[in-house]
Formats: sequence, structure tokens, C-alpha cells
Amino acid sequence: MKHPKKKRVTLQEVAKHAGVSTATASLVVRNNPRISDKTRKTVMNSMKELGYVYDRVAANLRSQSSNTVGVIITDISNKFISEFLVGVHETLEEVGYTVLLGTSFDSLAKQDHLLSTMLEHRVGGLILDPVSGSNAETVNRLNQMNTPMVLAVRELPEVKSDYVGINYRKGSLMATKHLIDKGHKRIAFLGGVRTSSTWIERMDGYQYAHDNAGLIIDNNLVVDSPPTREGGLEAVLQVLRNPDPPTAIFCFNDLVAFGVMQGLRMEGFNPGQDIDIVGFDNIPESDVYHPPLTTVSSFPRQTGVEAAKLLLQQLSDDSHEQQRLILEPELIVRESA
Amino acid sequence: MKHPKKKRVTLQEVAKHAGVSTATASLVVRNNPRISDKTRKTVMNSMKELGYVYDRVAANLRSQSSNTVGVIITDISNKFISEFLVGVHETLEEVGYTVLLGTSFDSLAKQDHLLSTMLEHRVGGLILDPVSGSNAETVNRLNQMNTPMVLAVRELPEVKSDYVGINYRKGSLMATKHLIDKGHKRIAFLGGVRTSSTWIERMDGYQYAHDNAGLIIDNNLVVDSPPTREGGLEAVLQVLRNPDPPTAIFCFNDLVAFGVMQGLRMEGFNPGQDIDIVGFDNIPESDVYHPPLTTVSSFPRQTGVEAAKLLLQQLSDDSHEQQRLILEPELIVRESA
DNA sequence: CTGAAAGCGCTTACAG
DNA sequence: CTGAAAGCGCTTACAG
Repeated sequence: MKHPKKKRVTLQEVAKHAGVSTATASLVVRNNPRISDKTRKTVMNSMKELGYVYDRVAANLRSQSSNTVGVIITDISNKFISEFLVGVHETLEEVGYTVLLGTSFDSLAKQDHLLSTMLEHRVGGLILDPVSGSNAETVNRLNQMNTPMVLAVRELPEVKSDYVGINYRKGSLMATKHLIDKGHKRIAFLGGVRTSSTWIERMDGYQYAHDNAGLIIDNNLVVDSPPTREGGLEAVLQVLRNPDPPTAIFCFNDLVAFGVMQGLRMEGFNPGQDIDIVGFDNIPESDVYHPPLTTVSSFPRQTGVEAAKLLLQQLSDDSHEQQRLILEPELIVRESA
Repeated sequence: MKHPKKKRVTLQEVAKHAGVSTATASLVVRNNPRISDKTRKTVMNSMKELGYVYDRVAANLRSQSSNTVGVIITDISNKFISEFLVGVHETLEEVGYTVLLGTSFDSLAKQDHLLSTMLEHRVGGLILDPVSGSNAETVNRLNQMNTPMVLAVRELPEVKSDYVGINYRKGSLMATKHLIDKGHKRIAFLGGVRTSSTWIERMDGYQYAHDNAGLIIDNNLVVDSPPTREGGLEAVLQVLRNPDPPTAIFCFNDLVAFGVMQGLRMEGFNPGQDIDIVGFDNIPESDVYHPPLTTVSSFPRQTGVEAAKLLLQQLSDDSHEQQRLILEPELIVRESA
């Protein structure tokens, strides 16, 4: 874990080489205007000549500041999350922050460990996409350290914090209503983890759309599963064993929808013709899938941008009021429903 | 960019609270065995009571060591890269390293800037997925700082460094040969940036397969494009305008293949029936696409794992010899060819 | 506009 | 097994 290096050139050496004091050299590296142009040039030359590299770690230690931000996510390979990260990165790097990234692989223990590590690394703030089982205690350590935090993607009950997420309920409502408007009365809801806030909110919208139309949900048509293609495949096979199968399917996300379509084909159905399908997320593949998937667009990149912006606000403003930002989704109608 | 915090509890305060010297407290946090169990417990209790958080930054500064690793990638939203990152992360976090992640968004200027930032942050080592235009100079600064580095995914000519990548040439050879064996004589090669090492190597394999079979390449059938779905779409539309169109298509990667299939459908062809398609990468979607895509599997996650391992080797072994690790791809035959 | 000295929170020899 | 003092590479008042 340790790795001593060849000695770095220090600011002191630069100062000596340039014939000024260390304090002056320090002011030069930080572009302080009260240094004369002449001195500045001399020092800059010495820096170049000696191959000086600024030691941000030492500087941050002394000035008790930080220009790193910790970001903890559950799974990079999830397309929603990786797009989210793009948004976070472009916003944070733009203003000179460096990102410490940790992946919890959906393990609470790993998440706890990463939180500790980030605090030990003196991050200026933190963006957290929490694992499902996260509780208030997990997160309170941050408040104790007085480290600004933004929660993203998944909301945590009982945790007071800035939050950026999608209006899953509304998205789910739109998707379900679209299917009802097409005349469907038996609409399955497949995939997703029943205990997660993201599932519960979708269930809410699905329920509400039914209520509005005076329709009753057949609980046999609601099957949870991991939010993956494999999960969707299993869920649809289970629901098809039903004596009275659904005529349309609302899927937890697009990956689940792909699995569902695969399962339908295996069972001899023609997705989009025999059975209508709606997904959620609008991942790039949904557009080129066969048939193109009707889905709810959920703006992962913008979610990342907003999360980063909220954090930057906290970082620059101590009297920052707690904010909750919910991005509105959009229904993208294609051929699958 | 700065954000002064509420004062942290220091090791000194812990030591005073526990009635020992700072040195002793320091040995306790680092689990040094030469501290008696009794003292250790007292100190641990004080730490808990005061809410002490270890300051790794100060520790690293003093001991001239580092437990961070910089990772610079071109684009997180690329599936190959995000899977690669998963491999890097799981390997590095396992042994206690923290990842500083930077995204160059394929810009040389941004990459240069990120390199500087990482060095300023005293990273122990670096994994770099270089942007196309990177030159030796870009990278030599690292050598000057004596910072261990591993190049990944794209190789850089004239740069001496550990490298982990895929045998693109072999993969391309297998894909092309598969099409030739199926009786095709006019095989297009679509997509990818002509100047990138990854394109050149694929071209090489494509060429070699033709040579072996005594076939001649029609240069009108070789169309480059961005390595995206949109790129594939445009490339296939262009190649179809050919008076003598291809009977099979080898695509730069799976995304390109998806765009190609979309274009074929637009033009009234039935991909996998009228025209055979082979992709490259074996992204998860290739399996569930319709028709399922014949493609070359390129093990992005393992590439990440190996890159991290090589870096760890360098970090723990000064006399480390330069290594070049090329992962062998695999042809996955599905229904599209 | 510039310099000498103290200090950020740790670790590292060196004593005992 | 434990302690007092110096130092990692910077920045920060304070003088001048």
C-alpha cells in the first residue's frame, strides 16, 4: 500500500533557485496578484527548470481545504448510473474538483467502508447513490463530520439531505395510463426489488393509474425480480403460467423489458403485436431494439449534473437550505406499445 | 473550491484524552503490534468517544506514501469502458486503494489537465485509457515523476509502459474468417476511426483473413465512422449505395452493428437473413438483440482486472519488468451470421 | 512587494 | 513498551 517515491522538487527548492522566499514562491503558484510580474517570471522559470509539481495534498492539509469530492455508486456497469456519472464528472471537473470514485457493488459493508475511506481522505463533499439497505445511521457520520452530501437516484427515508432523483411515480403513471388508454385491462408490472424506494414509487403510479380508470390490479400480475434482463425473463415466464395472462406489461426498466421480450418470444408471442410492452429509463438500446421500445425517459445525465450542482452550492454556501430536486420523466412512444 | 470545515479531532487530542503520547496513539491507529493490549484499548475507546477520523492525507504526506490510484478514461458511458472500470475498481478497492477517476471526454487538453491534477494529488500510480491523439510527450511527464503507469485499451506507439489490451487483430481475423467460411466473398468492414490503433489492428486481421483465402478487398466496402450506433447507420447507408453491395458486414463494434442493422431494415433488408452481420465486444445487449448478434467477445472487465494487477505489481516491486498483456478474444456465434 | 517563523495532522527515528 | 522532538510540503499571519 505504500510506495515511497523519488524525492519531489519542493517549493523551497524552487524559491532558493529563484532567489526568493518560500512565501513568495507560494504566492506565485497560487497566482496571487500582489506579486510583481518580474518576480513571478523568475519563479515560473525556476519551476519549469526544476520540473516542479505542485503538492495539492500538502497545500490542502495546511489550508484545511479540499478540492476532491467523493462519489459512491452502486454499480458502474448499470447504464443509468454510468450516464449519471458522466453528468457528475463533467460538472465537477469543469470547476476544478477531482472525483474520488467508489463502487459499493450494492453491499452495505462496502459502502460503509468507502464512506470511511472518503472521510479519511478529507473529501470536501460527497455524492451518494445509496445501496438499498442504507439507514440513517450510515449517513449520519457524514453530518457529524460536517461533510456536505447529496443523495442521488435512491432516496433514503429518515435521512435529511439534499436529494436529486427522478419522479418514478409520475413516470410509472404515464406508462400505465398509456397502456390503459390503448384499451388494456390486464397489465402486468414486472421486475424490480419490492423493498426499494424506486419500486415502491413505480408501484404507486401503477396503482394510481388503475384507480383513476376504475380498474382493479390482479396481484398475480405483479412479479418482482432483480432489475436485470435475466430478472425480466424469469418474471415473464412466471406471469405467463397464469391461467389468465396479461395483455400488456409495464416493466421496471428497459433491461427487464428486454428480458421480458426474450421470454415472450420463447413462448411464441410476438412482443409489440400480441402483447404490448413499456420499459423505463430510455437507455440508448431501447431505441434500436426490435421492436423499438416504448419507454419512460429518465435523464440520468442531467440527474448527475444536478447532483453535482447541488453539492457545489453547499460547498460555496454554508447557509445552504436543504433541497429536493425531482426531475420529471417523459413518455417516449415507439413500436412496442 | 475551498471549504474550511469544523475542526477535526486530531490524534493529539485522542492521545491526551487517553493519557498517552501522540506517537503511541499513532502506533495504535496503524495496528502496530508493539503496543500492549491495554494501551490499545484505552486509545481505541478515546477515539470512539471523541469521534476521531484518521487523516490519511496528513499521514501520506508525512510518510511520503500514497494509497490512491489515478484512473483516466475517455468515456464512462461506453459500455466497454464502464465494464473495464468495474474490473479496475473491484481489484483496487479490494486491497485498500482509493480511485481518483478522471474522464477526458476524448479531449487531449482535458487528458493533460487530468494528468497534472492526478500528479498534484500524489497518486501512487496511474491507469490510463489514452485519447487517440496522445503522444509520448504526454506520458513522459509521468516517467519523470517516477509514477508507475499502466496503459489500457489503446496502445500508444513510442510509449514505453505496461499495457493491457485485447488482441483486436485476432478477433477481427476470426470474425472475417467466419464470414468467409460461410461462403461470403464481398465482406464490408464498417465503422471505427481509421487513425486509431484499435481500427488499424482490426483492419489488419480483416486483411489477413482475405489474403489467406485468396480474396481481394474492395475498398469501397471499407467505410469508417464514429464507433457508435449513429456511425454504423451512416456507414451502412453509404455502402448500400454501392452498385455491387456486400453480402456480409464485419462491424467495428456491437454498437456499430446495431446501427448497421437498423439501416439495413430501413432499406428493406432482413439482417441475418439477407446479409450476415458480425459485431465486436459482445456487450450484454448483443445477446438479446433481434436477431442475436454474432460477435467477438473482448472481456472488458478482465482487462480492467489485469490492468489493476499490473499496476499493483509495479507498486510493490521496484524492479518490475515492463509487461504487455494481450487478452485473446473469442468468437460468439449467434443468429446474425 | 517580500521574508522569517509557526503550524496543518500525522510519522519517524532516537532515547529510555 | 512508551515519550519528546523533528519534519513531510505547503500556507498563513505578521513584520518590514
